[in-house]
Amino acid sequence: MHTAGVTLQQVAQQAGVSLATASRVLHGSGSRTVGEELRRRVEAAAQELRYVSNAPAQALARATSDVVGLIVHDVADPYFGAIAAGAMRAAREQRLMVMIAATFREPGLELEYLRSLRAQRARAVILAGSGTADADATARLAEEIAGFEADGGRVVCVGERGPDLDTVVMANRGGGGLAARGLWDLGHRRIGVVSGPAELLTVRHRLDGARRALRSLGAPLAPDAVTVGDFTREGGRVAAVRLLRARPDLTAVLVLNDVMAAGALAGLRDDLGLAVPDRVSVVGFDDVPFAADLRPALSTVRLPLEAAGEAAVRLLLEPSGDEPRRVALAAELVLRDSTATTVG
Amino acid sequence: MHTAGVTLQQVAQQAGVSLATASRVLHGSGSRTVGEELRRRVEAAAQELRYVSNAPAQALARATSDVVGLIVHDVADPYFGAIAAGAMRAAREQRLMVMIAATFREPGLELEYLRSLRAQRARAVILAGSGTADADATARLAEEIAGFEADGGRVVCVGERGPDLDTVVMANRGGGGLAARGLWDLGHRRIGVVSGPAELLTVRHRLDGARRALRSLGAPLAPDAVTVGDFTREGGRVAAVRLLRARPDLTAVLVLNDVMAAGALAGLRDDLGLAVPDRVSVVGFDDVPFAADLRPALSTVRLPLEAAGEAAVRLLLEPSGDEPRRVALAAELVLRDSTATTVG
DNA sequence: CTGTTAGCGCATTCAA
DNA sequence: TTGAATGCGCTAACAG
Repeated sequence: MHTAGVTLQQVAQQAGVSLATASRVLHGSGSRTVGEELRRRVEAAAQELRYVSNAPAQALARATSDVVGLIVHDVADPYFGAIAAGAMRAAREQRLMVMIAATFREPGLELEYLRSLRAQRARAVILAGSGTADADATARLAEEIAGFEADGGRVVCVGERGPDLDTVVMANRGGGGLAARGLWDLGHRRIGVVSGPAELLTVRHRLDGARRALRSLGAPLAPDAVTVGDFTREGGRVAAVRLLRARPDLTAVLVLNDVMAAGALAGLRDDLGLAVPDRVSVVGFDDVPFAADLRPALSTVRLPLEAAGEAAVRLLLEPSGDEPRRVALAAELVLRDSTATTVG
Repeated sequence: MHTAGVTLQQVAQQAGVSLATASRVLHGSGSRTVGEELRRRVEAAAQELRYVSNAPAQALARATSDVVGLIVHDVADPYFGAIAAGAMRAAREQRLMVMIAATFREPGLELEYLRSLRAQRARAVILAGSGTADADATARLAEEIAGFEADGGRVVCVGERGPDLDTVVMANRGGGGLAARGLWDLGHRRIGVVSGPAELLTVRHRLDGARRALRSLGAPLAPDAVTVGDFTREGGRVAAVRLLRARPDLTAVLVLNDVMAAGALAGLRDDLGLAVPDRVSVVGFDDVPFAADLRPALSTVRLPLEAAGEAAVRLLLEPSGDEPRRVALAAELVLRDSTATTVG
């Protein structure tokens, strides 16, 4: 394979210059330290021979590459799709290639892919999935990260993973609070939560934010007002139905991500026959693109997903300082049609 | 950067064996031609030193890599998200890394990324975006593809790009026909089409399929019953509104992708006040995940997106034969709530 | 400004 | 089965 490749050497020969000169012309970093004439000859030769540079060889010689890895749970999930889109847009401006790995939520895979990216000598890795509360997994990951950084690689997290990592944090707690207070302001006093898997830090923070807000409002979240489901549409449907069967008195429910909220909307309507927002108000989380197209249009906590992806790339380009860097991105409550006032 | 990396050489030394032996143990392709004792020693040394292999060096030495490129228009688009998810799942089984490049629909970028992937010595590239009817762009792309293949790389397309490329074709024409006939069977006789950009081959084929079906049914598509919009939600909204203002007599409209259909549904309802499906039936195309969550739930032509991604990866693993290979995937009409019978 | 030279880390002959 | 030697294509001193 890859036998017929034209080499820099051949280009140099054809142009009648040395290998070094050809390298300077074709890959030289801006500092144009090559004469006009030779430069032209090299470019002509490269053109004529259809030269394509060999990135692995460059990576080997330079001990660094133009690849950045992006590890997500699932590319088909709009949440990660948006983050990836932002990251790729920013990467393009820096002429970086993005290598995406999807763990499909298998915990071990994250580690495996990080290792793989490390083998690729990726310049940096963005960890976009939520961290988990599993201490063992976290420790092993931390070790791998340390190794990667020791080799000169950069690691940036989107979402909380640990205090000494550069990270882009979105206001999960803040967003949870925003949603709870929003519902409260609408008059709701019996509010429930459809949560995702408790190991996910993102979920914990969102729930925690809501919990605190409610407590400070004087209406602490009762244990049976919280139910847990898979972080999927189906998980949202099942959990929402379960919650409202157990607590039919609830007038509002906060669902901790939009994909689950889509399922919740379906479940409340089809399985339970409860009108949204007349009988129950629903608030989602993330504001993924399709949220506004659900009926009723989903009220939700908007997170700047694309911006987070961009910020992550920007962060990994800055030289890593002595202090871990953090970029905080705010959340915003978007009220659409799935929420209404209530008299209680 | 990447200075501290442990090398194979060091592992060999620590294990008291030669570089070659260490290489055979750690990277040898199955054929276990190394003695039990030495093997153990090498593995122990690698473990202890936390050795991570250097993929670029391997790529250079063996002149091939474990990277496959995937070029899409937009990762945030659920259509490509699904294809990417399928491809990544299949890639994982083969221990391949997927490098995704997003062109954001800029035509020139596709070429640039293909070139970049070629520079990476990617083992193969999957071209997932629709081809275009622009002869010049197509020719330049063909040239780049030929170069890539000449170097031993494999190229697989998802969607039609040319007769001599290995490709996974989804039934775009067939799906267009299915939709048209489905509407016809529901009693619709005045059917319109909201199309996407005419340069996209995918769009052409879908439209063509619908056109043919309608003609053979004895109700050829009138020129003013077809309108073109951007391949986005907003494009769908605007185009649908325009179409139904121009042809208020239409009782059904086929929208050539689901994202546009979401916009069309919104436009019909909010801008025009037309009830779907009572006044107008709407059929989308693709069956992306959120289609069933739109209200009314979108009737659409289902394409096996994930399967296409998987098929593409499988295709590029088979040795390329003398004849270009083609995998054909069928479409299926899914009737939900956005379509109804009509007497009109 | 340009050329010479010495590796980068690894796979792979070829001998032993 | 194992080891020594060679080169993959390129960059980065260094020397001129």
